[in-house]
Amino acid sequence: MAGHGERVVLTPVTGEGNLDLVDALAQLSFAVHGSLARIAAAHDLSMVQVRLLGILRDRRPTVSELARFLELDKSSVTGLVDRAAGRGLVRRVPAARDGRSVLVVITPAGRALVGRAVQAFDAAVAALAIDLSPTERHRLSVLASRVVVADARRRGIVLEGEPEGVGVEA
Amino acid sequence: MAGHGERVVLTPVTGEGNLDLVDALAQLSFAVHGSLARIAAAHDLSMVQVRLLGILRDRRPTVSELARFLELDKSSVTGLVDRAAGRGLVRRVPAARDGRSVLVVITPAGRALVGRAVQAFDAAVAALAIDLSPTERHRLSVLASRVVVADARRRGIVLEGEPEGVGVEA
DNA sequence: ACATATAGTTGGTGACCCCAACTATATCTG
DNA sequence: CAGATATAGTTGGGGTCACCAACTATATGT
Repeated sequence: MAGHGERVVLTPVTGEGNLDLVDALAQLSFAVHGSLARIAAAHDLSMVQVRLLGILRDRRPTVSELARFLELDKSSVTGLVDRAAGRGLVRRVPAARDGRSVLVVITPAGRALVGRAVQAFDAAVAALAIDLSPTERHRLSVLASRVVVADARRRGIVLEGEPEGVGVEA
Repeated sequence: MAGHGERVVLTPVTGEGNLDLVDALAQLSFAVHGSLARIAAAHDLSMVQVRLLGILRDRRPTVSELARFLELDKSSVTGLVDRAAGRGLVRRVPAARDGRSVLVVITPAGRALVGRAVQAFDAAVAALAIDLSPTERHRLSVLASRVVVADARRRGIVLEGEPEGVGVEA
């Protein structure tokens, strides 16, 4: 596999021809990621902070759970939460069930901030695809979804709400 | 635009339905980016280091040019090059034309290392799309290319081979 | 020549990441 | 129940990476 020459374009896009799959995906990833990072920064947040707050919007996990979600060391999460808490974006709440655990909870301020950031994210990503026709956009989202879902499954990330087996079916 | 609810999936993928465009692209970006970062790490490199070496594979830019390519502050590039040079991956060469400039040059060791990393990148990204049919893969790369190229143009990144004044034109 | 622009480095600060070590609480044994 | 173990979270130490402001040195414009 991946036999093509070996020349992932790590440098900025120069021409306009079609990139091969690997290059195209790598580039697309950079474009999206960069776009999101810029927006996060504009909201005085890092990507991780946004991810953290994004998770907290509808969850109230422990530090360990956050570490798993974010694929970070627990100590990294401690620092992350420290800084966010210092800015009043999250709060630590002792867990009732387990005396060792701490629940991380988003504050109204945090919720408001991440809400704004996510809104801008939406706009930015949508803007990226502004040149595609509705049909193409749909096609792109379907293909991207396929890749993402397959990858998620492959990596065994399942989370809650086990859905029945529709989806990829292949 | 981007009026949809506002729910970029920042948390891991759970279900398997089709994500909307924004979510799909954001997720895809995370998947690719994460994959690349893991591989870089496996080669004892950071993403930036790989990008740096990737650029140096067929260029010999000054620090300032690197700063523009990488969208970093010049001082950041100094540090980056310092560390890479410390590991023998790059070398600083005084520029002949301009007494102030320094050319950054990749070493054989650096070339070998980035070569291996890029090869692994290729394999990893290709693996991501393993579930797509050849037709779908092609379609995806075409669409992704379109987005990437349009974005690059929009942001006015041109590099060498100065194209006439098309661009944003606004 | 004199001012100004540009190239690069340095120093300081901070976010973020990891690992190893440590405290405290749970849990699993005998 | 005691004692060993496991788990939750924090702390401390160290490294990368990023920025900004200040500084040196070389170029360039008038």
